[in-house]
Amino acid sequence: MRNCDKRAQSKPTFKDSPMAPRAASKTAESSDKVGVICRALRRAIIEQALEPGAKLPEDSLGERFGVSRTIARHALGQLAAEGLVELRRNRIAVVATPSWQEARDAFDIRIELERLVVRQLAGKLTKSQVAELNAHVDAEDRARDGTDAVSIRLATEFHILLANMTNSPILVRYVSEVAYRCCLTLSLYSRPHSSECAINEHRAIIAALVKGDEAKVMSLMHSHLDSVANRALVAPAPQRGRDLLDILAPYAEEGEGKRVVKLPKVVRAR
Amino acid sequence: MRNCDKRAQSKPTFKDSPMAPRAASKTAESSDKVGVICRALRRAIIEQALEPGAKLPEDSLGERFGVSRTIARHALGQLAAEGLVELRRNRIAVVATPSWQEARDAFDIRIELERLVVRQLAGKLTKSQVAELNAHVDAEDRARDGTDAVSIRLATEFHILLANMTNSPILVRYVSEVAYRCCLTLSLYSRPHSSECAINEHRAIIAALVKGDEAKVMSLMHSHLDSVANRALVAPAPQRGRDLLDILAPYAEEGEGKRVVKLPKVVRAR
DNA sequence: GGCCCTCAAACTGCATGCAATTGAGGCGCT
DNA sequence: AGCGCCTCAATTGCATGCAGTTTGAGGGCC
Repeated sequence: MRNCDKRAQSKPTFKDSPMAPRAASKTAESSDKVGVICRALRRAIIEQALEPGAKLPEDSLGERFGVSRTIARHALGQLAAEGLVELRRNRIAVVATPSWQEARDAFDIRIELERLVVRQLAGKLTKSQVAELNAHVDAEDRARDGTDAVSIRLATEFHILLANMTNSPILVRYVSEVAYRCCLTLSLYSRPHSSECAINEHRAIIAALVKGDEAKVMSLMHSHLDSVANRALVAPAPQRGRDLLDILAPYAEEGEGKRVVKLPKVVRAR
Repeated sequence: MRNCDKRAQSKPTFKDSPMAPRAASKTAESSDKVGVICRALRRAIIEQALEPGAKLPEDSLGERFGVSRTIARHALGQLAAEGLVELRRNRIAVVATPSWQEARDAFDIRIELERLVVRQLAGKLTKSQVAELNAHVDAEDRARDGTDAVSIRLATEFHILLANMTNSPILVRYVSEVAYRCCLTLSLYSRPHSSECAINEHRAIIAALVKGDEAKVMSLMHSHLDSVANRALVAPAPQRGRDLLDILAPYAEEGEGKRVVKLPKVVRAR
């Protein structure tokens, strides 16, 4: 029961990532302790050390990070606001388990946001920024031999790195959030880890950005994300050992096969 | 010094708004107490009872809402995550004061998100949904005689109501957040309250939605939001009595009139 | 008169303690 | 053996208390 926290931190890579400065400038988490926990948990989730549904008891967290429950609780609140964690009253917090439809929605939003990113960036990158991007993709390349976890994280961080270059804190925040959510999704629905997020597509995007072709880079980004989504979300088949009640939920109701009409929250809340 | 909280709640309209059910289904705030505070403060901010820069001391808040600082603090954390509140370590929290550039960025994002909303909704609204929308716009109409505060709130809530109809929690969340931020912005930069958010444009959007013309409704929404933004953000002229240090900031630096290159955080953080 | 220094009040950061809720195992009953 | 009830450990919800930091106001000094 209190196993999850161990994996949360003691796992592998816990030193600063190239992304670290980003998070530091963010919203509420600059308060240090809370921020540390948030970043660690995000990282653990993104690297799939923490699977969807994993329990996150406040005191285990606090103990693990050397803070009181109060702080751990606050951190969980932040992560819940980002949609990475589910908080049910009087119940242990768990890593969020987005439904298939939510996953699809997240990708739709992500596509729009990231199109905005590259639109703003097209032709406006400095030399050092281009170098930074290339270095990152090189790192992705190198990580192909390593664990999937690192690959996934690097792929996601590429997109966040891009967003960062817009210098728009709001855009950075939303892109990061939605990217994390998509990551979470991937770990739920794309078992064989089909992706690697297509390193070549990343390179193509950089090239188009440098060239300054707005339309081109927007469509590249669009199809890139679309293919990532499709590789993962081909069919709404969330058959995964856990939480069989969720699996059964669709069969409890009969009608409404429509796309927009999602099954009412009630069913899942049961 | 402890005046802000009084206005936060004792002011006017504190009963449930037609939006209330939305917020209840949201992220972490279902924990009741925290949620109540968040909603109240959001409301106060959106109705400009709380101006940007207004102080929000934890204990005043707690006292006012009959909870301990712990809870007030948690609520502030949530609002900070949404960008409505600024949290500086060891300092009193204040209502956020977005820079002109941030405001512009927020509107850009909002445009994309709301285009997505109407794209998903075009031609798919049920009769009762259309009725609900019309009723809301009627309410906006009626509120023209009332205070600006209510008009602004209703105008914003129209957009949130639309987002709600997509049944995509993520989209709802982002649209709400960014709409609130834009509202905040409006209260900063558009003094004479030039807008009313164009009730007729709202009607036009509903009509196009019913007709199901995707392209049309997307462009309508785009120009609608664009005009709202432009009415407010014509010039980066944040001359407002408060915080004259912020006003002086641009004059402290000489160069960099570029658009993407924003003045580094340092200047404002001073 | 203006400036700086000092100090106390105000406020935040955080831990801890207590009450309430949950859910899981154990016990008895059938 | 199966079923349900009951009790208790685990856990959350929340308030309070203490320590450290910021603020701003008064007083002394130039």
